[in-house]
Amino acid sequence: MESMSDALDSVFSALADPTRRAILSMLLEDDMAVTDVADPFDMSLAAISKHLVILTKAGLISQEKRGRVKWCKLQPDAMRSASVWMQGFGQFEPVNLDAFERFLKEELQETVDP
Amino acid sequence: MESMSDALDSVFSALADPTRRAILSMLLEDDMAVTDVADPFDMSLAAISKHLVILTKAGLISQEKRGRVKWCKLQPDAMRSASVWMQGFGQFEPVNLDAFERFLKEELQETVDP
DNA sequence: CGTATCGTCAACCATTTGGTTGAATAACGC
DNA sequence: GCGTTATTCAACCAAATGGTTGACGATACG
Repeated sequence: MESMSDALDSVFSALADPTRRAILSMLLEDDMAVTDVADPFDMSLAAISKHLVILTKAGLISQEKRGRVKWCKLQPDAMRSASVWMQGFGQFEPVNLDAFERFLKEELQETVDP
Repeated sequence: MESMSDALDSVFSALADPTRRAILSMLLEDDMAVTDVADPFDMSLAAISKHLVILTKAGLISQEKRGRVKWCKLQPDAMRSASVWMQGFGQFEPVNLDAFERFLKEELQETVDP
């Protein structure tokens, strides 16, 4: 069984990598096949496959195989415990979604198009 | 200059270690000297000192030297960007502070008293 | 002054991480 | 059936991480 602390470990360390954060941002749009996830990155498919395993183990995505294609789906609920943990350190401003979209776009640029 | 993505990298990877999360929880109570931070952990002072450097570089704490004692102070604002990033993936329930205190206590137990 | 305390530094070590390649497995399309 | 596409596996590698120890520089105390 996984302790609470282990869950925070795996979620925070999954989120600590810019490639993995970029993948999560992409999946915010829609579910994607592994190959399509890998496409914008300057990195082997095998490397992306490993990142997806890490995201899956952290519970941040799920993967379902249909035919020869494996679909990746965002599971944002896995962020809840981490989010709650952080919220305990302060009340952060209510989310400005417009600002957030600009933020995501910029981060995506930085990551896949350096 | 530090990009947004670098800031998220350093904050999330700082938070990915249970020892460092426990330190932050301790500092929620009050500012502390390095030696006192190190006290509950079964680990050398030098190791804790390194963790504190990582937390400082991430902006999550500040350190001020008065006399021969270096005081550590929580800087929860550094979590804001990371929190906002995560919030973008879903509206997580409003924080239940009682539950959060139980949560922290349990995590602290697991970490310093295994 | 001498000594004890606070904290960091430097060197070292084992393990983990993030990437690579090439081969292997599995499902499609002709 | 056969080539092609989708994905993972295995072996390997360099660099980063998290820890140790012992020496060291500063500050405080008696």
